[in-house]
Amino acid sequence: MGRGRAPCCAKVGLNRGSWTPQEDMRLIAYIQKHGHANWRALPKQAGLLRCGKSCRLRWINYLRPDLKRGNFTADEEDTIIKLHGLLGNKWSKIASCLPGRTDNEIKNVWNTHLKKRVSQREKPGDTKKKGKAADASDDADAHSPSSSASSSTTTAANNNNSGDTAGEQCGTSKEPENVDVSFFEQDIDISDMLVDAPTEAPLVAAPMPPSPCSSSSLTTTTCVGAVSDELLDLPEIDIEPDIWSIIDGYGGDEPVVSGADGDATVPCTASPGEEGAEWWVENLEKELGLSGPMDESLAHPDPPGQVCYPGPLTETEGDPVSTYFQSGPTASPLQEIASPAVLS
DNA sequence: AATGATGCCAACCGCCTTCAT
DNA sequence: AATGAAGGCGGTTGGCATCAT
Repeated sequence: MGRGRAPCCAKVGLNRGSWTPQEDMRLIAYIQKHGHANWRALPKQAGLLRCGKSCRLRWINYLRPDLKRGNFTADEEDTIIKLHGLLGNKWSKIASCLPGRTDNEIKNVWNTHLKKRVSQREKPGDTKKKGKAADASDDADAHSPSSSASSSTTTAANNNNSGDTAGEQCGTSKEPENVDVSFFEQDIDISDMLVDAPTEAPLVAAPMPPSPCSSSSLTTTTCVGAVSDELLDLPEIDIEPDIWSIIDGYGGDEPVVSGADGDATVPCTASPGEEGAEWWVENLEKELGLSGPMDESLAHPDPPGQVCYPGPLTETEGDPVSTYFQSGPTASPLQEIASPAVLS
């Protein structure tokens, strides 16, 4: 109470648009070391000219180590379709049932692929305009009152408070008429999907409906870090290219590892100071070469045309960050970004 | 080969909810 | 209980990539 309000995203002087590799590196380095207990303070402490929201989004949607990358599997797509039928555009809830996938990603997949697929299933005889025109019209549908599936769900989702239930949401919207109802009426025990929360551990004792699934795999794991008010004194870093594939490995081929609590294991889950966390941090620092010396002469600007960043990620090689560093294994953009001069 | 149309996706915006004081 | 800060969510948009003509 009573403090002057400082807008979350004071836009003055902040960077916008695509993230540069340097910014990514800085964000990763900071979060791996200190966690993200306070998004608003994070950019300042990490020396990023971004608003906290932007950092959060970037981390959640792109940089998190437990992100599963690559195309959606058929199973995942089916799951999305089913869950969308029940939940509507509750992307975060849907995402919580798909470890390693983000709400944004799911939303995009739905809007670009699945929506069409579902509507085609719904009306197989309906000759839609072919190709891109059809897609455009789909998009237009989403905004038109007489729209089909997506617009209905959109409306429903928009008008529903977050506390709604899946059933209610489906029931209150016109959505079912746009999706293959029978599809959803098969013996899918959606509750299993929605409540895959650990049986032994009550998910949350929060007043709000808990995230359908163990949500921390997608919602940010609050990493309690001893975050000072001062700018982070990032160490000079000499990163091995492989570290990014190692980090990626947390999501990797395997579905995100479920810990005892059923959550995706996020390295920074443990608070710094705990043994496990320390081990992790130390290990990571080693991998990152955080404790190693730096070769300043190897710092380099982005190789023109080489860094398509961000871009589609495939395993190790496709990882843009890896790619970025593979151009010069010992090159260290972090060196630049972590230098005190820049940090101040 | 050039140009325009469309697809895709990362990022932004604004609102809502929750938490802290 | 009231107020404000911060986080979270869903919708939308901008820009690049790809495809079709």
